[in-house]
Amino acid sequence: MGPTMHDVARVAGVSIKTVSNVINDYPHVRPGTRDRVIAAIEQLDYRPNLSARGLRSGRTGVIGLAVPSLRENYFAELADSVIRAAEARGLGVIVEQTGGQREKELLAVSTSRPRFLDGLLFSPVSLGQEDAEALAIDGPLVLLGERIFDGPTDHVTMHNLSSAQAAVQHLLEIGRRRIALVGADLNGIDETSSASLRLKGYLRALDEAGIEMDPALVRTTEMSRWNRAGGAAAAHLLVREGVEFDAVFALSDTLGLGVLRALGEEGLRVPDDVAVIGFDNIDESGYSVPSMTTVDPGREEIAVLAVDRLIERIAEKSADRRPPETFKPEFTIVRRESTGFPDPQ
Amino acid sequence: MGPTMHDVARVAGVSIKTVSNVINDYPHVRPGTRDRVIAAIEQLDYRPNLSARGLRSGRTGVIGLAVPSLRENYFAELADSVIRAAEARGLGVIVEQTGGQREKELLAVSTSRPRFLDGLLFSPVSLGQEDAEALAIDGPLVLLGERIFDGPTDHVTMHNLSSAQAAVQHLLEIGRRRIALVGADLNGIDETSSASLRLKGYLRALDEAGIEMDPALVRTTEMSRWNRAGGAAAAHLLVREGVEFDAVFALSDTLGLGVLRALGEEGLRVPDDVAVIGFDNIDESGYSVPSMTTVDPGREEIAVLAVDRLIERIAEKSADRRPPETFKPEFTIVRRESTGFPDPQ
DNA sequence: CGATTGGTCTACAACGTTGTAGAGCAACGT
DNA sequence: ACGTTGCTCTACAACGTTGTAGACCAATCG
Repeated sequence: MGPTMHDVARVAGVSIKTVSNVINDYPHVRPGTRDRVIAAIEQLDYRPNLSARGLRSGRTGVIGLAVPSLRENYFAELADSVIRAAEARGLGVIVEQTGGQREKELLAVSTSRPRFLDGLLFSPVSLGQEDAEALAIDGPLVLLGERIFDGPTDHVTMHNLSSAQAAVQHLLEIGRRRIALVGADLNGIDETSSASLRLKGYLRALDEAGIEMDPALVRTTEMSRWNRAGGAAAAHLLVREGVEFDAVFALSDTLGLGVLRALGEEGLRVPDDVAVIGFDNIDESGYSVPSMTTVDPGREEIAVLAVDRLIERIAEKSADRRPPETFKPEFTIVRRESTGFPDPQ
Repeated sequence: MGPTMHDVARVAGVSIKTVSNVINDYPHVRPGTRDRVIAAIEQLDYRPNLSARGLRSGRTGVIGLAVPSLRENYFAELADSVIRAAEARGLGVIVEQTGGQREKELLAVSTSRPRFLDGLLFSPVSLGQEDAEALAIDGPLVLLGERIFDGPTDHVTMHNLSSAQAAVQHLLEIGRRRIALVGADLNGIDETSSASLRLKGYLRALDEAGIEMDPALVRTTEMSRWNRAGGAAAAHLLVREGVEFDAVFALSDTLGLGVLRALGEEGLRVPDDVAVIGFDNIDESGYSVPSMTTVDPGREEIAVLAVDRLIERIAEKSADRRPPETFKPEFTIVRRESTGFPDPQ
């Protein structure tokens, strides 16, 4: 066990509280005293015990980040952004993986927080509107992307509908008319899921272009969630069923990368035979063959907004609670080879 | 602030210590008493304050994981494995990103640990043998992969040399003779780095096959660390310099994926013109076009071994410290399309 | 039957920190 | 000269938990 404030105080010849004051930048400490304390701290290599501080002050300086899985690139990159944003503000991040399972997601919000985390950033996948009240309890909570609840919680999400619409418009602009959608979720009638909103954007874009929706072009991904295998399977099916299509809107980049691979296996050229656009702008999409056009939902900004919002909520006195808010950064379409735009350089 | 043990004790009609005993499975508690306490805990939705427990017992139940970046797929997948292994053992994981920078790596080992983490899993990149003593201090520490120190620390690493040798042998077996290596690190004469060991494996395989090494085939990746851009740049250079080669051994999968992309751009077919093998077996390698043969260094096992080893070290009394050990799980070569093996299915 | 054992439970102190209250002192204004 | 102010610092208590010591009682043993 290392040195404590008592040790530092003894060496510096001051009271233990003065050491505390120096550490916490309490203004009324004479420069000389401060120097002596700092010298003692360095001499002893003193570092504060966060458990004790947490016990006394109620803050641990640690927040939680609950995501489905770090093996999904989007969430790995989101975690990267969140951790860097948090670190810049002096917070540590405990990462929890829910696997996208409802049970684990509920656990993450309740038990996971055994009076330890100052707050939680949570990216739910399986929870729906009906679980809104499960989120009402407990401390500071900010929900990230994916779904939208009407619950009493802050959201940092994305322009799911309008960006999906823009993605399809991009395909229309380059002359495609038979646009398949991969990754639809037709079981849940959950109006607020990313899948539903992006589907709605797809439909709206088609509608505005005067194109009728063909159910054969809207593909789900069965068991497999939004991963490469699901995208590949959906693309194979499209081809093997003989469905005519000249473009694919994949609801996530990993789906899109699976689609790219399957189209290659089927002997179709991208973008000549089929154009492909994804969603998320994960790093990988810039390096696939061909590189993939995608929707950048503003991940970095989502992370920063979310951390800042959480910090505000943590600092808030329970008295002057502001009403929950929703934030949506701007999205952009990143044009790459899979829709006929050569990479820069 | 939620209910405390005092509240539970009052409701259950016992002393606070009895509540503690129930929670910690102290054996000598009558079933009836135990039931009343458990009922009270559930009624109040009591959850222990980990700060207080940490203060009193010296354990927080949280370990640290310091990796270069979660944007590198290998480390995202490693983090996934570590977090799942830790969760199964009741530990939380705080993830820190060093960016591979020496300064931040040193910080991660020292300051990062302000008497809070029970232990640290650390995957160093920039630290070398000369920093071994910097790692001597502080609490339980287990080093992961990448580099090997002779310091007083446990290692869970991989068969860098022999697996690299096996990778090159695989290329030799399919008839390749002009085998390029991408990702060499020729600046540092650090004999213990992954790059050096894998280079040595490459050389040994060539030597055993009676092939002389051609310096033009051994490529560094300049500024960029082992990422796709570096692999792509190296492959472009190889082609444009007119170097003759029929295979590439990329020292990481991301490098290899960059190589795949660049070869495609240069109009070379994989594996017909050039066979490619990577290293790491990240998920992505199974889904590239073509899918990429690679070395699986046993990532999942590395994570489990490391967490278990750290837990042992945490439990250890400082008296009976066992000497540091090194663990290396078995590696395997995963054969895929980039060396002429069709994917299963 | 008295002494011993062992199971069950409690009171108390301590972990290292920070908030509160206030002491001591110099500088200032009247 | 004296009260007031404001800066600097200290003593003390408290955060919620667990280890230690021991009280109490029933069962067991000689």
